[in-house]
Amino acid sequence: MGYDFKEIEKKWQDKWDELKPFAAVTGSDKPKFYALVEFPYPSGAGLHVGHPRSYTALDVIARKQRLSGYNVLYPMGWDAFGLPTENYAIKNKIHPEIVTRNNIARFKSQLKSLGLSFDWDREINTTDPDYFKWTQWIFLKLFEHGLAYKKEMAVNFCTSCKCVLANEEVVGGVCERCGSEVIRKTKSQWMLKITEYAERLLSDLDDVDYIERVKTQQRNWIGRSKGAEVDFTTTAGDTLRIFTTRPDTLFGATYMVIAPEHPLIDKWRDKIANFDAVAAYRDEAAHKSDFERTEVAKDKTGVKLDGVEAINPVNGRNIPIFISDYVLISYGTGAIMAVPGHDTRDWEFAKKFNVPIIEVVKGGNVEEAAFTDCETGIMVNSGFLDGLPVEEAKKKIVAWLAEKGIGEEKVTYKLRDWVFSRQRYWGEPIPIVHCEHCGYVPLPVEELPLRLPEIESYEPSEDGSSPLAKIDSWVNTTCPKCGAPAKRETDTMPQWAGSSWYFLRYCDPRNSEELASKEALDYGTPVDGYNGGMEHTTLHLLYSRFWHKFLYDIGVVPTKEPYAKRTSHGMILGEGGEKMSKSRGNVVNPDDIVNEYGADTMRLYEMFIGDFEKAAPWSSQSIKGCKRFLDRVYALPELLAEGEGYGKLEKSFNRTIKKVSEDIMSLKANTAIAALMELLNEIAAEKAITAAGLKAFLILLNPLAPHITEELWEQNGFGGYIHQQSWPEYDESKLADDVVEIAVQINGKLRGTVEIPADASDADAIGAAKVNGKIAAELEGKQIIKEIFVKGRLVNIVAR
RNA sequence: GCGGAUAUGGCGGAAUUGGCAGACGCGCUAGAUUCAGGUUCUAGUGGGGGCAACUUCGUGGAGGUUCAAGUCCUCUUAUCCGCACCA
Repeated sequence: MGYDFKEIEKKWQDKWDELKPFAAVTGSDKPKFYALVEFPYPSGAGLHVGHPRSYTALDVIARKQRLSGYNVLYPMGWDAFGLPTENYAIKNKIHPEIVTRNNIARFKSQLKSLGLSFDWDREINTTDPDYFKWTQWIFLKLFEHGLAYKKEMAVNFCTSCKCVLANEEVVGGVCERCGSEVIRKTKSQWMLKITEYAERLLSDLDDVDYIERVKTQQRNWIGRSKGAEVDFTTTAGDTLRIFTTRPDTLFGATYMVIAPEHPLIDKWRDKIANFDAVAAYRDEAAHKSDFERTEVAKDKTGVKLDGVEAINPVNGRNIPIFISDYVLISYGTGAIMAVPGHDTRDWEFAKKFNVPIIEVVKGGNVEEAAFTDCETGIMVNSGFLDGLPVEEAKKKIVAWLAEKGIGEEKVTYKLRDWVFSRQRYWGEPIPIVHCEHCGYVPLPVEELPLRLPEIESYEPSEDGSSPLAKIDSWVNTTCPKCGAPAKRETDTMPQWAGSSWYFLRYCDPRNSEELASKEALDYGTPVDGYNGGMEHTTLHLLYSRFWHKFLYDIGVVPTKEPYAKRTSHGMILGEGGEKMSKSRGNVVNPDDIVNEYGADTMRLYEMFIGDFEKAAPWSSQSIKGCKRFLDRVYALPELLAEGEGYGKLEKSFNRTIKKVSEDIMSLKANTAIAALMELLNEIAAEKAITAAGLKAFLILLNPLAPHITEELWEQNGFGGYIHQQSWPEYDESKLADDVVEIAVQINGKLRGTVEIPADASDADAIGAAKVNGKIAAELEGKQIIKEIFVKGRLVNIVAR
């Protein structure tokens, strides 16, 4: 057996190209459904088998929704700016634009070979000036609203890419992309104030349908902590402000710690007797990369400031001040009050530096270990807080601080502002001009897009500035405001920029007046189903939610949140269960699979491979089962027989329609396929299928295996195309059996089965069970204690 | 260290959410077709016992709740992922 999938798939892919049946209709009066998958970075390696898992899953939904009467938008595009292309360009002396074009061509033909129903008329590309014009426009709007600013700051600098990285791009102390060492460097950077949106990014998660682990990761990343800021006076006269989540333990604060970068250190230079030691420690900390700084986490280090002490406001006691790199300048106020009795880090430090430890919450043994349980516990050694439970003590001390004017309740976040500059060529130029008289001046909107200049070499310079800085003719310009000579910003935007709003552009991709028209956005947004990898949960997802909220605030988009629903697929692993990688040599190329088995088999297998959300190993054996199934489907018309409706399989068809409809929408195509396989087995056993049955079967299978079903539809002369048909409906009344087989248990153990009418009463069912020969024998001479009947399931008789 | 998830046959995985564990597929065994291999078809396939009807054990491990536990609770082990001195 077997069918000529090569010919059939080519035929239908050409047909779809010609007829464009999957184009979303502008101005349709049908209800809309917006299905979205993360657009790929068109790398030189071509499509990976992981890509189609996500794309097929949403393609199945998109096709099913079209058949169910929706005007479906299922678009695709290219997130094409970025380092690998640029590095390839540097190495091979080819313009990144050409590299990008070639890679896109390859990706596109690969995607087409899978029969994905993308609306190719809406294809977008982040490197297209007509697209990035609007990325730049959004940046100017952010700038106009004070959300983009320039800041001199220590940044992560990749020694190999010669490039500044966002915190999120540093993984385990090394560059996320190339794995090289990351050091700290001070540079003037464009920043975006995502922190201004922290609270909304957190609380609005309640209104969206994201899978729980995505929400959890976003919450952790935003990292909201409620506590208080408290002012400590010092013997130097200056006030030292700290942040704490445990203001209730203020009486237990026996020392202070400030970050090595804290500005007061320099101010106190003359008062610190051991300034040399302090400065040495500070230099040491500055030279450590973030990685080293966190790597030595176990052993606490620090230097005590001689000559300056702080005064604990609750009891007037003088307490020492240390500098230590376990306190981070970037979080809170860069200074803490240390309560060794009730904080593990403070406890370790106090033990090492012989600082007194005071117990202020009862319940542990602070000489043995810090007692950190803050839920329960009663305050001790804490003056006016004594005897209060922790929660009440917090309220009381905050009120006391407020009254004295030396502190207040405060919420802080781990989330930091977004470092938005890259010293690279292949990115969107930042449309800002620096004028000596006017400062940073935005380019007038009419001058957008600001294109990249043609250059000879794409290498960043050794000092870490962008290759654009070398192009004098581009850099030197005039100030849009005063006309004086001025210089262009030479940094470009990070790759995250173009992907932060792309889903909006799909609604109206060729608009040259706006990023998308109001009507298009009103109709198209929000995205109804967005699927992507877990690796984008904290970066892309958060950044695009931030931009969307900003665009909502300035009246550009109609919804607060961009994505109504977010799901995430598991990785496809190599045959042995490890990650697929070139170095392991276990990479499966989708082209090979399509060649050997066909796109429909490939699609079916990727959907059948397992739980969509979990990682699953590829199996070159298992895929054969999917091919066999399609071969059997291809032979199905041989069984065509006369008959009304679904013939003898009325019930099975109705059940399968229900199951497949539900499973597809909840991304459980694996069990939908299993249901179709079961139905096929039943048809085969019956050796007959009615015309209506064949039609329904093909439509149910169509979203999963579109080519073969189009072909069979046509071959059997069912009229029109299968993609024009309506999704079959099931009849609720035909789902249930008249007679059901239920289990009979005695003392919870299965002892037999009995057939009873589906609507049998308790008494009838139990009666039927008892007269069953085997059951009766078992019950012989026993006393019945309890009888349980679960409708349609079982009877359980408890007997002794 | 903190947070999250997962654990079911030889393998990938199902299980209406507390109700007949192992659907569906792979693999394997036997038979048929074939010169042979492949394909296809038929039957079987969690472990132990039995010729058999049947019986007993069984969802990482140990307890518990319940008429009934893969599913709920407590403890525990292993693996994966995320964050990592966040005061």
